Amino acid sequence: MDVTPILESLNDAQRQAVTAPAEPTLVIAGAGSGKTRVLVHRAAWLIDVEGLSPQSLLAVTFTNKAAAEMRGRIEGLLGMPVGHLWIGTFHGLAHRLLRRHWREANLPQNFQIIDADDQLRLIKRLLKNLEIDDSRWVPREIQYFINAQKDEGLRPRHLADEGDPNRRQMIALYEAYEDICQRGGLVDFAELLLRAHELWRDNAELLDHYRRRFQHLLVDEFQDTNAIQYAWLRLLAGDTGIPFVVGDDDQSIYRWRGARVEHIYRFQKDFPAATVVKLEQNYRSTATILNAANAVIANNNSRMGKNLWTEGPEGESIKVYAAYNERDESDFVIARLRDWIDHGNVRADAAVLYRSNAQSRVLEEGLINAGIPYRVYGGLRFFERAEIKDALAYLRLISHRDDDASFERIVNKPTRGIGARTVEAMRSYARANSCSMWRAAGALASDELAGRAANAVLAFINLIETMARDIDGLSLQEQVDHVIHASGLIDFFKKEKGEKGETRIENLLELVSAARSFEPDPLEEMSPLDEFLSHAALEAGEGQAEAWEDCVQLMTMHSAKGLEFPLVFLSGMEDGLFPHQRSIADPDGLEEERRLCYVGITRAKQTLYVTYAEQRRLHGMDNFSQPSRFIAEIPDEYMEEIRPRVLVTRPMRSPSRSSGSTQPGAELGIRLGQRVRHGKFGDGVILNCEGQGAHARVEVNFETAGTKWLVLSYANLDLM
DNA sequence: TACTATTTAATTTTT
DNA sequence: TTAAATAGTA
Repeated sequence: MDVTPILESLNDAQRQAVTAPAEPTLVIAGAGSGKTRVLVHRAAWLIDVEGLSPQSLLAVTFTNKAAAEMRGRIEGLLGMPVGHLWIGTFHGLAHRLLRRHWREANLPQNFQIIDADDQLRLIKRLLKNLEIDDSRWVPREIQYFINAQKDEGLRPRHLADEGDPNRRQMIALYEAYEDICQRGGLVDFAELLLRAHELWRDNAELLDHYRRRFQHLLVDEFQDTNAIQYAWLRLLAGDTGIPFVVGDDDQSIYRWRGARVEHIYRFQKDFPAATVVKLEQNYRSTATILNAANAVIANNNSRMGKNLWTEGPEGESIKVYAAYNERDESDFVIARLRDWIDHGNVRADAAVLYRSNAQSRVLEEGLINAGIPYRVYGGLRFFERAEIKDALAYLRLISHRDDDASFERIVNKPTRGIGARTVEAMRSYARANSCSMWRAAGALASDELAGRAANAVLAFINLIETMARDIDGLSLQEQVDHVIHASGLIDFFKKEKGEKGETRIENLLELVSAARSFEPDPLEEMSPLDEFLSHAALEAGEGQAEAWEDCVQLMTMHSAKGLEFPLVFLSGMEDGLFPHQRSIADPDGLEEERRLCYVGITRAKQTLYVTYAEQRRLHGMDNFSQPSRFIAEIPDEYMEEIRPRVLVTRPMRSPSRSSGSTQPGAELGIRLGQRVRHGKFGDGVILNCEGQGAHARVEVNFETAGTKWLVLSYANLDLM
């Protein structure tokens, strides 16, 4: 057996991990240390060298993208397809199990997956039904509560109210929510995991079967596992399964979503014989960047401890820029991007990172003005768009009449005369008879409802039944195509004025082509339509996937995890923004922010800029802020301060205050000796000036108020 | 039922 | 500031 292809190109630590004996192994993999590579090579090693069947491996990731990449790379390394190798996300694998064993899991065969948006709607409806005040019981908080419990593996019956009426109500709502889901055959994301866990826990034979099958469990991003995911893995491993987990405690940034770094320590307790391998050699960044990252993260107390190093060059120092305000910050970033592009670099190699999405706005305005193409990560994904969800709701209702979430979504969309009163009547009927909305609609239409409403409801029932009949036997693509037309959705959006309606229709047509290229699994018992619906829920598709144009990348530091760029800007590095105000007081929260900063720094391969604004407009108010404490944690020797060039007695552009395009005719000359008028300070004479653009400041000698330095962009001076 | 005024709140996000 | 949700009006 020639093991060269699997082992060459690996460093000692990587090789140690890849060739580790068949025992529990924990790999602590620093940023850029070849984490995925180790996982991929481990799988190839087990199959190719240890001679294991691909069937006996289970590989788990958090995102579909990571799963697809891992599969591709393993197949590339082995030089053969490994169809029977189970690689997927926790949710994807759980889903697979539940589809296979729906009976044991106490689910209807055609259960539907609901996303966070559906879940929230369901909760809102539940509150309405129970006539509970949704300002006192905020739907979002209830949703958070329910998901948090499920993430911990807790059912309502496991929870005690602890004498707290607030909590008692929450638990009651959790229970009511569960009833609705169970009745409608609806499964939310957390439920997938919880059910899959219970499925094994309560079915010794099943568990035994899977334990026998999966001897090796490969887990990516282990620091991001939540309690139920860990429990699921632990259960599957039993005493015989061999977990090989890879993670980085310093990159744990999803605690608020239930992720627990502690699982790394727990792992060592649960598997005392585990081999621990640390990957500290970094292949991404310059030594300067790594040193800075190491120094920052060293301020955290709870960590396993590791130090990134590189054989590569020292690299350039980290540039820090103190801007006057967010506008100036954006101007600075854009000027640097201009340089970068003008030097023949690829725009897509540059990324501007920020802590919160709202910060992209100023940058976007600037980039548009400068004519630099960019792409903002995040935002609505394809299958999350309203019109797509509408179409899917029709399909779901056709496939599963008791799906109340879908029913409510489209019962009056397009408007067909089924108003709030009628829907309300159906709800109360459904509640009183504990049946679905669909049944309620049928019952009410035949007796209780008034003529007009009854007709409308009958027409709706008829519409769904007719569509169900008409699409029977059609291909998936034809089914989708038929439904978007027959439902009236296309006509509905046609009437919507402006570009919006057009885009919606384009998206609906795109849904048809998504259905065309969808390949159902022939082994699956589900109908292709149900399979497609599950796929849509489980894989929301690309975000703003602007064609393949070469664009500057804008994203939050969270979404930058796992990516790398030659040129990186960390913007908005101010206390209150980053670390975020809401995390500052809590030590654990602060440590998580610091890990996020560590993630941000380690995205940069060559050049890193850190920028902050001394004054920032937040929620319409100007705030003064201090540079982020994380900047102070970077040793001075790795940093270089960039100061604005000081230019005196040059005619300058008057800054444009208003947003949007550059103001034409804004080229007012400001010269020494120029008389000006200020709203508060009155008349005066310009004595001195410095800086450029939004930076520019002038010294004015006011007749009554004395001499003052003013930032031109804020002073709003009138020339006299 | 659709449009408009008013109120309210404002991290991070994959599945 | 602004975006979304709600309440009120035509």
